[in-house]
Amino acid sequence: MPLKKRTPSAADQILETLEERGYRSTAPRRTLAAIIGSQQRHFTAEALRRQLPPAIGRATVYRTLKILVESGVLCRVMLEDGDLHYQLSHRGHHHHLLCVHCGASQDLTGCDIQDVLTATSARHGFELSGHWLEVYGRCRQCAQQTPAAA
Amino acid sequence: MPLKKRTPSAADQILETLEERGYRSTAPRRTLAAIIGSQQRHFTAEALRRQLPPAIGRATVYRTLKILVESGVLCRVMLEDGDLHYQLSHRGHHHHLLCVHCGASQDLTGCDIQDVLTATSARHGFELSGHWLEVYGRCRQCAQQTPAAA
DNA sequence: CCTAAATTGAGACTAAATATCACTACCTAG
DNA sequence: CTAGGTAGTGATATTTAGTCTCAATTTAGG
Repeated sequence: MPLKKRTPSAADQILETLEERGYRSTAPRRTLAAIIGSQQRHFTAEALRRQLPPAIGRATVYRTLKILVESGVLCRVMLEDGDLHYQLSHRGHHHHLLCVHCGASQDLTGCDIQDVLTATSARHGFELSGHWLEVYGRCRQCAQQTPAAA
Repeated sequence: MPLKKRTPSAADQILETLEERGYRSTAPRRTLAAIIGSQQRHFTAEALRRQLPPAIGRATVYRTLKILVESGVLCRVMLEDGDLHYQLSHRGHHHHLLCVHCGASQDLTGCDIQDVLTATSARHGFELSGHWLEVYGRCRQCAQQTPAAA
């Protein structure tokens, strides 16, 4: 893989992925990519839509989000209250550490849950096919700002 | 803890919990408790409502479900497709093995995920406060009936 | 440039859940 | 055993989140 000139923006990377997958480059998708690339936090479909020019239809937003999740660009995050959010995905299968205070999220790496689960499931006679894990807590910063809040 | 006379039905236990918490015993709640106690699988709010006499209003169903979750009688289960279901809760904090084939669910016990997560989170500077885990797969029966289906 | 095929967006529609509020039934103090 | 304050109820309207349809538009490629 040859080096890219400059660090490509998140938006560029999104568009690139779409093209690789045979999707056309359209004006709405470019706008979407720019806005999604600028998100600092996980977001809902509707929150995203509110940041978009109203000319972009609801259907397009949802369609594009679906494509992006399928393409691995975005991943879905389930908040504690059951709200479904999206955020840029950096890896394949991974989990999130979600700060319930500021909304920041970190990828959870170096976690071999899969092994634990496979073993435990087997004990129950279960044939594991997948799992969904979200971890909630407070990030370093928030923990320091409000020590022992609970 | 003194032995109860007879094994109290699930419905009775539900009503008992509500009374302990200061909720009144009303006709709609008795009906709800009976139907919920008779569920063999996890269920959605709407599926539950369909089994109820139409005289019981939507609001009552949702209100009661919320109370029951808060009281620890029910727990919420997130299906792979994002559907929120409910089921009787037998323990405190626990997870579910959900059979994607027949819909059965087992409580996942003997799983010390908590420890793994605490350690891993700490490495990220996170102060863990909770997590949500659902495990999908096929139960013993379904795995035998359709071997190596994937 | 031309054209087939992909994409779009308005808007109708669905489903799940919440909010409102007048009414009802529970339960206890008298 | 009755009265009456309050918790609870349910009809209905509303919100939220998302899907579907389809005519019109845009794109990519020759």
